[in-house]
Amino acid sequence: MTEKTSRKPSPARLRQEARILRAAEKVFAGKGFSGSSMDAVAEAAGLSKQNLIYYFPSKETLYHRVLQDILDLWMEKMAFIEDPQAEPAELITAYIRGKLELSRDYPDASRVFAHEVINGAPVLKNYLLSHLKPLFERDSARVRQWIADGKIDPIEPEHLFFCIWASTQTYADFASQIQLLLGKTKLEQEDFDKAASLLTRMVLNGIGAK
Amino acid sequence: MTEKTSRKPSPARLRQEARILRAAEKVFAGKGFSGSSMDAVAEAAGLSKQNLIYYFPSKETLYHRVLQDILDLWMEKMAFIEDPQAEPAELITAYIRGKLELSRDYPDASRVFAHEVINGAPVLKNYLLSHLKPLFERDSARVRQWIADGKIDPIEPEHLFFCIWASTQTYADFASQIQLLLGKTKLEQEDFDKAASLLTRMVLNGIGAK
DNA sequence: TTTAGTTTTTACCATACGGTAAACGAAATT
DNA sequence: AATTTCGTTTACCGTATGGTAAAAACTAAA
Repeated sequence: MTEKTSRKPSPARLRQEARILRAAEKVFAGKGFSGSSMDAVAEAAGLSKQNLIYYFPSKETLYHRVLQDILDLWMEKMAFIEDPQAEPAELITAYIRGKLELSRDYPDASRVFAHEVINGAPVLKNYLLSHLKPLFERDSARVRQWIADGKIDPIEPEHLFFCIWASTQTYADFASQIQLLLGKTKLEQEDFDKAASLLTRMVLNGIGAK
Repeated sequence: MTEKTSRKPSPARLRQEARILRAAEKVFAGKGFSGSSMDAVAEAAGLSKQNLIYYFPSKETLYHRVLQDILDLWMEKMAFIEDPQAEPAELITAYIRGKLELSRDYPDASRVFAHEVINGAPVLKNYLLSHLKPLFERDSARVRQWIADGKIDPIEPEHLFFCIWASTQTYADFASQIQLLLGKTKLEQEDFDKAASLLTRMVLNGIGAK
């Protein structure tokens, strides 16, 4: 039963697709889905638009693939590590560090995500509902348990997450503003260290942990 | 010396322009400059594209006016109130509340600003350098003075601002995600109160104020 | 009522866009 | 060597886009 479709993608093809996806991520990161053109992606990837269309038959397809790759990275770091033993302070410290590393290493991914959410998450909505929300509620419940156990002060877990997400992602999404105000051409490890230090300190003191 | 150009805009015209600017803000908030079309703005404002062009002769013109109106709102709340007497705790409390009110009352303005900054602030760059940076450095210096005076713990003032900005603006820019996760169709006053409470607590405890 | 000025509509236009069709060349399978 | 598959280029198409030109409709002062 030999099929005509989808035999086996050659390594060369996979490499080319990966190159295109990287280029597309960069383009979508700048102007979002509607603001980006296939021509722009093609140029960034170093091939013709028609050739790009050979690899990704439509802009929607391309965008969905970019988003999918981003989410694979993202979702993991959006949720706490599954370690029932871990104490609040260490868990949160690692969480903040992980999110900041994501902003440092994948700023374009963060910006594509930001574009999506800013205009109402038209594509991601269902995914966020089915995948992110359960994690979010599980982690919120865990924080509430900490409160019940007297390990931290009574605070609103949900808003704690919003604050941490915003403060860590801003180093990717708003990097241009931050660079401008710090007078730097790019953010350095030192900046991320300072951010981690301040944020961790604020959160831990704010919730009365440790 | 009667001139042919720019006599006096009639009240009706000013009203129409204001309506267009509101509509444009909403459209730009969703998809940014490149992703928005004049047709979309026209439809949102309830007139024809050609008629829209009569009021704003180009998309650039329109975008610049929208940004200008936003900045008039924005810059004020980005900086501390000019009160040399005020103690750190009360100043920061008021600052956070003010920024959150901005997110609550002008979410679209915040989102237009976010789009701009995410793709590198191509239009705003110079303005931010000449207007925001001085305020930012003045306020940072003031926080350093608090540290020198032993009023708060030694922290990095710059990153403190980044954290507050991100955490407050997220309630406008990422409202769709927050709503989704909270299971609400829109954010209510209660949510902003909780955000203000948690954020203020975290910042004040984090910097060791009061 | 005329007239000058202001809006709105109608008719276009060049370019950019996403996408199709097919020809063509390069590999690889037989 | 012949043939199939894969990759790339060339040519093209309908629509959307930002914008122009000018006629037509409306408004208000003389």
